Amino acid sequence: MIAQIVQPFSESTEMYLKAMIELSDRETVAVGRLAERLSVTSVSANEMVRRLDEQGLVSHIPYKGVSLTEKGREVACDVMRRQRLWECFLYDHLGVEWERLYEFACSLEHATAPEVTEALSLFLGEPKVCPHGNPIPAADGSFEPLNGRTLNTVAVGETAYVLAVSAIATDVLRYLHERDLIPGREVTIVEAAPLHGPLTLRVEGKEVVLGLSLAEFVIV
Amino acid sequence: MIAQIVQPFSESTEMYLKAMIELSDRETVAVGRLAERLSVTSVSANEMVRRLDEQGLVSHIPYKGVSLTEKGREVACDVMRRQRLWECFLYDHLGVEWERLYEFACSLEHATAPEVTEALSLFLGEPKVCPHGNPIPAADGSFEPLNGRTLNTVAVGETAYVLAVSAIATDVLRYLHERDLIPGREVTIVEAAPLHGPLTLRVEGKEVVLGLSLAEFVIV
DNA sequence: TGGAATAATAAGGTCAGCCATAAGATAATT
DNA sequence: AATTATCTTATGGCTGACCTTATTATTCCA
Repeated sequence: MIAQIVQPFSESTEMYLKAMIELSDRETVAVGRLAERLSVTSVSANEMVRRLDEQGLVSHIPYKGVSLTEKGREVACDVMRRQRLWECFLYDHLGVEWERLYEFACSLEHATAPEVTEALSLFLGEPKVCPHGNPIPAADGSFEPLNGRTLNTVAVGETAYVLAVSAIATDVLRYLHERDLIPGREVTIVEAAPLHGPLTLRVEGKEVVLGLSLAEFVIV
Repeated sequence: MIAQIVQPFSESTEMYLKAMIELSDRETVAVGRLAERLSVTSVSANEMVRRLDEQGLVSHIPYKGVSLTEKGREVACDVMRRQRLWECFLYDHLGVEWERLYEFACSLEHATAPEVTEALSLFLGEPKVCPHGNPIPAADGSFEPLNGRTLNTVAVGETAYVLAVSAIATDVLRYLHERDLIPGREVTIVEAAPLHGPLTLRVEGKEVVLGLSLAEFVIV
């Protein structure tokens, strides 16, 4: 590492911790899920989890899953804060496409010193949510996840408002964006196909068919 | 590397190329200077230079020095562009201290996708110089270094205007900043101590004594 | 021209973070 | 209780970018 600022935690460490808090706050995560999310083999994820455990950032109970320690959760919140602040900046000021915010902000987050994070937050007017609707942890580390439910749990006939989109992959975000499934939209469940088939929705006056696994990314 | 965007060149590669263009544009650099600048041993620098040569980014003639190839210069300009644009943003919008711009921008530069770079440039109003007075390469790669001379070459009695400061170390920048040796200032050489002793300057009505090696960082 | 300084190469080592393959342990399902 | 799926551990390997120590080559200058 030749750059001037040496972060206390490596990019990998930050990514693992952030993935954990994204996958399930304050709960246990299967190492397999983590591996999937980070596109590494489960052997690699196990290795890394061991290292994180040794550093006191996570606690791994074999065959039961991993969870963040207090320290780990703090770091994860901090990473998430940086990421979502950058998303706000990229969206509101640079006009970056909604679906590419995550990928761009993700690189920047690991290169951001605390001084810069706080100055950025002030510049942005201390926003509380990112453009995807997800809450931004506060500077003191306090963070309460959105309490909503996923679109696939809404009953036929019901109407709900999109609070946030929890997807991170650009193609998934683009797909949802194209169908107007973005924060603030009103959605009515028109039909649910049998056998866990896709949902038919009414969004912004249009009918949209959405697979259940995609509906899981939409928080209402 | 687990982050989403994979840069075509590693952070190290970018740092070496940037260091080369900073040390001497279009000229040959001794590998030793490069090692010094990057705080690595000369053995490591030699290794890295070999790798860069194999990739066609530099051309190394043993015992003569290294120089950037066309390709290498393009990458170096691009890195420098990103860096200086971030410096503008950090200074003008986030209010980051003048002397810490380099260190903070340096981390960000390696995490910045081309789309973000160009959007940032537009946001900033396509600035041509960074807060330290150094020119920002254009998007098409064109870049002409400042043509000025260093303060230590100015004769006693002469007056000059500071164009830029080429230092990168935070403590050096702070030292110069404290003495008002920043772009735009008028400087008069009052006295040059014999035997390559320090210069006495008049800056903003104050008398300032400055060692020759520090004066080399000031472009007028 | 001979020595000092500088540059380059060789050899071997470290570390993080990934990989594959294979074997063993536990959990879940039937 | 057995099978299957998932987890975990073991072993060995790789790469990039650094390190030290030691040797050899070249350049420069007096």
